Amino acid sequence: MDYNPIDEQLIDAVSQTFKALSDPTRIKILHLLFHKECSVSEIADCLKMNQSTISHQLKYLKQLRLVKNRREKTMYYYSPDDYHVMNLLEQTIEHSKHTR
Amino acid sequence: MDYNPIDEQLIDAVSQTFKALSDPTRIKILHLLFHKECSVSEIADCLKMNQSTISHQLKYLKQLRLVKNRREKTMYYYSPDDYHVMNLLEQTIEHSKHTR
DNA sequence: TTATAATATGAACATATGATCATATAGTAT
DNA sequence: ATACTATATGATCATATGTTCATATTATAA
Repeated sequence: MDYNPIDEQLIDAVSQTFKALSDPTRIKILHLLFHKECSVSEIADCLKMNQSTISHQLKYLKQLRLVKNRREKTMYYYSPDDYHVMNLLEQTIEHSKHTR
Repeated sequence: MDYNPIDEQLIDAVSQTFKALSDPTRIKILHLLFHKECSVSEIADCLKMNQSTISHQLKYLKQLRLVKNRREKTMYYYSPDDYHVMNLLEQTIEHSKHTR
């Protein structure tokens, strides 16, 4: 396999994906959603963080299409929407567990 | 598989790894080293960036043990030092290629 | 020793980022 | 219509981040 001077757009896409996974709060949210669809307040309760903080991060994740939501009455239920990225995250979590 | 309220240290380790891969310059450096061991000035030339910028980022990567170096005369040759992280990167690059 | 080459480092700066506060929005129930 | 509940949003602020400039360091060659 040879070195391929890499496309700038490709680099940006890759870095964007990793950046999404580089923040502790976003990791916690995604990891939680990996196990269970949750409303915003459920996430906030579970992680013991502000509703606003969670909401901002969910918006960020939704813009990148890493999560999706559905409405039920006044609640929004969020769940993962990118299989590959969730795989990347869970794979890395498992690896880190066994590395330390 | 149940939800496991996740260890804070583990989260930090995971986010640290992803953060390392979230910067375009670091991605370019690692991807280049994946194909070929390089000196600092070779990297700078190849990426058309300042020697100082490259040096700073190499220091960052070395602290995380993602790269290692060896000296030859006045030159330092860098190469990857973390198989798992390089795998993560190349896997994601390939995936992004086929996704867009 | 002196000059040169390659790399490392520290300070400074502009920009990006994440959390918080206050408030807006929208749906539901009374 | 009014009150209530859940969520979204905008502004602000402190901190983190990446690059650049200037300079230091270290080894080599003359």
